[in-house]
Amino acid sequence: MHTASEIHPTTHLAAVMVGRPPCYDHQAIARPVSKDIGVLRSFDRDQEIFGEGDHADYFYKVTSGTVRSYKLLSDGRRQIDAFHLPGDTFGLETGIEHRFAAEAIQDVKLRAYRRRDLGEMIASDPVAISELMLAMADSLERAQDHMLLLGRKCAREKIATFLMGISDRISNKRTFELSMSRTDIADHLGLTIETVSRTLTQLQRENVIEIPCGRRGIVLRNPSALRQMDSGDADSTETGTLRLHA
Amino acid sequence: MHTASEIHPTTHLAAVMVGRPPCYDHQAIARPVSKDIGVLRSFDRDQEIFGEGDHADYFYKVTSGTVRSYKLLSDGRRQIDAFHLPGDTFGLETGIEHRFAAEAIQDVKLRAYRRRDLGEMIASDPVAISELMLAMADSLERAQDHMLLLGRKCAREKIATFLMGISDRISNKRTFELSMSRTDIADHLGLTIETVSRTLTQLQRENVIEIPCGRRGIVLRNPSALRQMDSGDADSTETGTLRLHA
DNA sequence: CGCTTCCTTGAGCTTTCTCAACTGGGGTGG
DNA sequence: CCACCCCAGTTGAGAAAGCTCAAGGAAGCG
Repeated sequence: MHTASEIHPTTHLAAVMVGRPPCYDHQAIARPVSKDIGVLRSFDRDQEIFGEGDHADYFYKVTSGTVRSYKLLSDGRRQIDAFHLPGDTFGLETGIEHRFAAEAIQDVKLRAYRRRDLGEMIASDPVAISELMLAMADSLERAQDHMLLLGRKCAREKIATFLMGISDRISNKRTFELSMSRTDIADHLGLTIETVSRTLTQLQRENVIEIPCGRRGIVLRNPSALRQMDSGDADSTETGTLRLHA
Repeated sequence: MHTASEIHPTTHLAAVMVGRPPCYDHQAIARPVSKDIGVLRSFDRDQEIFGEGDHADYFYKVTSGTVRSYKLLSDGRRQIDAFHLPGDTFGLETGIEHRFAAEAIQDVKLRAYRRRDLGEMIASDPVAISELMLAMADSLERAQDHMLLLGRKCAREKIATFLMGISDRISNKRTFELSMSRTDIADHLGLTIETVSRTLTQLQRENVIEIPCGRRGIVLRNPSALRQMDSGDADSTETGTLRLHA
């Protein structure tokens, strides 16, 4: 139906790369990539979606639930690169193999896209490719922010940043549920489970957060205190703006 | 119904995303992106190329020298995301502003590409866009590996990984020069300068490396010991660390 | 030369980790 | 319906890795 000559497949991509976001809502939850070439798949809690080194035939978009993607060291130490929430795309590779593993944290529904259909998708749907570029750029942006966290923030700041980030992503309410365990949080933030637990308890004692009985819930009692203690980007805090804006 | 069978701008891109590397040498040092739309620019040691928050009008490809890109916290703590060596592309953004800063570590020559020429480049040179995709994917891959390092490796392992990585990238000889200071290394690995220094000294005492008088030089006396102590990826232990594409 | 900058080394300290015990909610089966 | 268990999380005490502060040394440079 789309005539490739009318809407050039690269037009959108060019727009994205040049910084003019195309006029669609790329944040729409669970919006299928392209024309629903994707196949719906379900995974149970703790089920592996793909392993490190697996042939990267598919990439995925989360419909519901939460996915963790991670790398391991030979002795079992784990680093969770990212949590993927509904609407997030993950598993995109340029190589043959997946360079990290992915597992369902909760029961998860995904849309799986066959990578070798990508050529077709690109030709038939100019939006698809820019969406993929944005997904990739988004991963990169998150990774860069996370490197700052891992390399240079203390436990308190890591937890604060994490809580604010999750809060921003899953709701804008002050109350929400963490879909991941303390162990997952620890492996994401480069801490131990004990340090995560102690830090959360400490924040609760200071009335910054509240952890209701269920232990997976979080109530932000003092979000601005949290935001302050994540000691943000030199650039994004008005107080610390020393950079020259050309 | 195929449209034109002339080289379609997205053909290469599709190939890349599907994992079939196009048949050009994208690692060629200082190979200009596209048809030399890029402008040669020089920067002195420690000169800023762009700052965090600057308008992202250009992206760059290193011709000679080394570039550091980094983020800051408001109190001055710094995390160096990556060192960019000749042949590396950096500064690609989908947003309006650069989300990190970049500085020349040594005297540096770059080719600067105006972002708004990208549409033209894509149309005129089908290789350009896949090259950019690969550059982006490469950044992401490095970032993911680096998160594992920052979050889960001890000082020794960090230094070992770093030395092997640099060695692989700049030469395959056992002797090479580090273009960056101890402070830069520390801010890249999430350590202090003292810990970097002590760890290097320790490795020298163990005859794993040698640090000639100039202090910027490195001789790998026992590379396999180094490789072993970087306690690699659970997955790539056998194969060693080889880039996946190409 | 004398100076500055970068690097090294040492001593003591802090944060986070490790190891271990304990708690409490949710499920299970008697 | 209750006793029990199991798991995830919490808490504590001691250990260790890495940090801070401070001083000393070597290279590069005018």
